[in-house]
Amino acid sequence: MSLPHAILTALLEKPSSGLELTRRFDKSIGYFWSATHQQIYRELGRLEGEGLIRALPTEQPARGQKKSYEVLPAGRAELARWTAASQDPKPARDALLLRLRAAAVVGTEGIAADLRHHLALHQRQLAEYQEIEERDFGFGTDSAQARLHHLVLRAGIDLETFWIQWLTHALGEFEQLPAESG
Amino acid sequence: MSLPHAILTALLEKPSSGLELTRRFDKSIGYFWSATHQQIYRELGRLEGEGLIRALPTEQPARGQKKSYEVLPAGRAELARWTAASQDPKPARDALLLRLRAAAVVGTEGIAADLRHHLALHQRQLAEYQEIEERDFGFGTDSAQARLHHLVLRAGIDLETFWIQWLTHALGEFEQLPAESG
DNA sequence: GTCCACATGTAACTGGTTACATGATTGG
DNA sequence: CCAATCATGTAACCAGTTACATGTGGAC
Repeated sequence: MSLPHAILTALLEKPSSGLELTRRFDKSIGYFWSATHQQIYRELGRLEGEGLIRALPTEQPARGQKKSYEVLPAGRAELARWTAASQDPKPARDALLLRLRAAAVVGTEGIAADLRHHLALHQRQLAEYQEIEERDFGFGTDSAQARLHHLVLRAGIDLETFWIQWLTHALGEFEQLPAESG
Repeated sequence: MSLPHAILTALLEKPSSGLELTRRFDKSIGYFWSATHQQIYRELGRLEGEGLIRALPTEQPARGQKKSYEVLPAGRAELARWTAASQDPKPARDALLLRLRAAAVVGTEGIAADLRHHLALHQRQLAEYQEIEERDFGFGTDSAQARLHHLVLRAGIDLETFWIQWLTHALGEFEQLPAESG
């Protein structure tokens, strides 16, 4: 049950319409909790129904008309409750590692090319994170908020760095492997 | 669509019953693709219906009676097709990082305790991986299969190491933070 | 004979994905 | 007026989760 809380967080940071939220979920919050516009509109409807957010009354509500939302006190309380509550980590699911395991049985054809593809994606993502770090945290950051945001960004940077290292290592191993290994 | 392929891989490694698969998904394959017994039974039924696996005829099929499956040629072909096909990585979803972001808005109460909890879990998982590495790959490994398995295990080890480092760093930051930062 | 562990399932629900529908606004 | 873009939505589907049901076989 994380999407509603991701939306509450985003709306507290800045009241927005559905499409604006969608764009922000394509970066920033979306870096570690992605969502499509369909999910977001559905969830906005639910949150409004539960009285956790409300549509800003300034705009007329109609299809094709922009509709912005803000968080109500009950919404902030719910987010605080969720944030403070302990949660067990979700079991991991990584299709690439699964494919390597499958490749050990049915052969490694096609895998190396995809490792290179993933490597390129992770390198691009890392570059994007580093740009953000330089722009937003290049000077000494002191506010508690900035520190927390920097901490999250650091996780992203280190995670991408891990993948780049591992993929590079894996590609090295593949060069030593016989062409077909099923 | 990874679960059926995870099951095909597991069954090719060793023909098994539903419960045996469930146990193997609690470790090994389950380290990077978890599944419950309900999912597994449902998927075994589908795979059998599609002619990709079949029940071993040695046991009578009844509720409460063990029923083992093996992969048919069509199943192996499907797994090979899936393994060779390029796939885009799934968008990331990490509730803990999302909570940190929320904590920047509504306060950090309860978070430090959970970071310590996660740290303990990751340390335990790392120890488990390292034990496996010593047991299965301590000596020089040369078969292509062993190398691929080792590669996957390495990803697990490095990933846990990353989390332990980041969580340790995060806890250090928290000690410097004011008690309430919302 | 009763309890427990083993083993296989069913049903209902929730969250995420894919495909499509509808209306408003703006530039040519 | 037409196409493109902005913006909000609906519907159907699929995968994963949670709760529960049913039957077997062995230990006591």
